[in-house]
This record gives sequence, structure tokens and C-alpha cells, in this order.
Amino acid sequence: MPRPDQSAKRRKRLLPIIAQAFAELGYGRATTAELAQRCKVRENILYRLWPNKKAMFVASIDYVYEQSAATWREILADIDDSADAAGRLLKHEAEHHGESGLHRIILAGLSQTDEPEIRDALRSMYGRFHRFIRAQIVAHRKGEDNGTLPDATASAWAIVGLGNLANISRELGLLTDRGRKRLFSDAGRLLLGGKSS
Amino acid sequence: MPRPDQSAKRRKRLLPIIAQAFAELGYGRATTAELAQRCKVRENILYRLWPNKKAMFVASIDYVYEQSAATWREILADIDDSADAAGRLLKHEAEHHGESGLHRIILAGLSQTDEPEIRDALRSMYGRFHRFIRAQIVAHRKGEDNGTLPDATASAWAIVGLGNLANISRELGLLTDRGRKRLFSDAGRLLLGGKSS
DNA sequence: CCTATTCGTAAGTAGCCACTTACAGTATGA
DNA sequence: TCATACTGTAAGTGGCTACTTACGAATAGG
Repeated sequence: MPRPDQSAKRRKRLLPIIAQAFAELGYGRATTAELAQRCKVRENILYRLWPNKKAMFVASIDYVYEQSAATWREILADIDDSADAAGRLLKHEAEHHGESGLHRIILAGLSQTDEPEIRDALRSMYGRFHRFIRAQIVAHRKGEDNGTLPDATASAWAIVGLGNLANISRELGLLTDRGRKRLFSDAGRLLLGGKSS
Repeated sequence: MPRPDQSAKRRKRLLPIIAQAFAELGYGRATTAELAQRCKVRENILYRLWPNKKAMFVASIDYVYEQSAATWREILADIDDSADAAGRLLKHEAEHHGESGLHRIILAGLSQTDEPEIRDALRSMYGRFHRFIRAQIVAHRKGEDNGTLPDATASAWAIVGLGNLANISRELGLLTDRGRKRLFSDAGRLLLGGKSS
């Protein structure tokens, strides 16, 4: 048998470059020629790794979640006393949300939702973000009364909405850094509820 | 002097059709050929009314705000006793948010922010939404203590975020109608603060 | 060594799309 | 009536882009 297939490793190596390109350029302007150039390969090599451009984009969407989740897991690991984990995550987002620039992939994807694969990838990504945040909220509120608070599901979606708006804000220059911080810390805290105060 | 120029009237007549097309198809798939066909004219006629496709899109973005604002003004006019105006608007959004489908134009625009004209149009649009909502919040909270609430600016951005998430949710099928209602009524109310309770 | 498969390079192609040009018809105001 | 703009029809066109084909070179196992 001849040479072993290195495709999987190579996909893994090139994906960050491709995701970065989609983030910087959007879907349309990230042409396959440009992607290839950034990867320092020819176009047909990309087509040997993914069936088409859409698939490269879907892989990039998944990559966005993986990156965020990895960061969050690190933070949670650092504070295994689990004291106010949700608050720590909120604080982290208040200060570093959107720094990588990868979030622009999501905005690019939202204009391609007529492609079922892309829509599915986005739905799955939002779902994973929501579940993660919801779990944090539930843990945070454990055994408190939560008088007039929205339930954990609604609160989690609202916080996802905060993150989304922060992304758009970064894109359009709507908020200052301070404004974004206050958005996360004040509105975020309010939605979180529980033992904050 | 020969025939008078009807361009302005015509732009006004065609804009809803064009906006609808952008909303349904997104920026890329709304080709100028398609736009012309829907308007029942030839392409070059569109090019006599707008300098290029980008300008047609920018006009459509403005149209989105105008439509929402018109609806809201109607609601406010119906209840000139000004009793809980903000609450009424929230309730309306909880039930009818995104029904027109026009919001998809915004999602389409967010992937074209490398075009300065489009970015400016979006920024202006978000700014107008924010000012409108902020004014409602300020009026709503007038003369209350608002202990740990975010200030009106942050709250207004958070509510803009709710609307945004509701749009995305409609696009991807993240929330049921009931879920969206709870998002607006529970999280929205919480952020609104003041005499709700 | 042989051979099956991967890897790299180069060129090409079919289709689409924003935008243009050319020209004939038509309504207006002086 | 007549010149001057506006209005409509028709047919391009140049450029770009996703994706393909062809082919030789390298590399592994048997």
C-alpha cells in the first residue's frame, strides 16, 4: 500500500487560516483563490480536503464555537472552587469579548442561511452556546428564590443576545469599550440573578 | 422644457419591492436582474434611479427602520394617555416581532460591512433604534429609584440585543413563538425596570 | 523494484452578474 | 410645432469565481 493519507491532519492545520479569512473577508469576498493563497497551496488542494466552499465555511463555524468553549473551559478550570463561575465568565466576556475577530464568521453566516448546511451549522452553534450558558445560570442560581427573574432558558437566550449585540457593536462601532463592559456587567448580572447583588 | 422628472416618485414606489427582494434573497442572491424582474422593469431603469446596487441596498436598510418606527408611532398614538407606553411596545414586539420579514435585510447587511456606505447605514439604523428605545425607558422609569438596574443606555442596548436575537431565532428556528414571547416579556420587562412588577 | 496512491503545479472553463450602450418612442413646455 | 428631455426595449460585455482536468513527481508498502 502506498503513501498514507494525511488529509485529516492537514484539514486541522489549515482550518484556522481559512476561518480567519472568512472572518476578515466575509463569505463572498473570501474567494477560493484567496483562501488557497493564504494557505499557501493551490485551489484544487483545498478541494481535495473539502468538497466545496460551503463545507469549508461550515467547518469554520464549528471552529468558532470550539475556540470560545476552549477559552471558557480554561477559565472554569482555573477556579475549580466553582465560586461564582458564571460571574467570572461574564467578567471575562466584558473585557475580551470578540477580541479574536472570529465572531465575524457568524455575521457572515447569517446572510447565507438559505443554504441548509450553513443554517444547520449556525443553529447547532447557537444551541451549544445556549446550553453552555444555561447550565452556568442554573448552577449559579441553585437554591435561591429568584422572585421575578426570567427562567434560565430565557435568561440564557437574553445573554446570548448580549453577546450577539456586542459582536455587531464591534463591527459597526456602536459602543465604546466601556459601554460594552457595562453592558455585560450590568445587564448580564441582572439577567444572571441569584447570589449576585 | 420637456417631461418632468418622476424619479423620486418612482423610487418610492419601487423601494418596497426591492427591500422585499433583499429580505427574501439576501444581498448576493438578490441580483440586479431579479430586482428588475420583480419591479417589472429592465435593469437599466433601476440604474437610472440609483447609481448602483449598493445604493439600492442602503435605501432598503433605511426603509426597515421607517417601517418599524411607523408601526411603533401608531401604537403610541393609540394610547396617548401614555400609560406604560414602553410596556405596550414590548408586548407588541413579543407578539409580532419580525412578522414582516424585513429584518432579514439587516442580517444581509451585516455581512457587507466592508462597504463603508452600508456600514454607515447600519450604524445609523441601530443608533435610531437605540435612541427610540432609550427614550421609552427613560420615560418609563421617571422618578423611580431603580436600585441595581443598568442605566437607560445599557438597558436599551440590551433590548436591542433581544430584538436582534429574536430575528436570528426566527431565521434559524431557535425559539418557538412562546419562547420568543417569554424572552420579550420576561427579560424585556426585567431590563425595562421602573413601575413594572 | 514495482505499483498504487497521494501530492504539487498549471491551466482552463462554464456560468454568472453588475453595469453599459444604443436607439426608438413619447410627453412636455415654449 | 418643435426641440428637449424622459421612458422603454434590447442586447451586450468585461471581469470574476467556484470548481475541474491533466499530468508529472514523490513516497510508501509488498
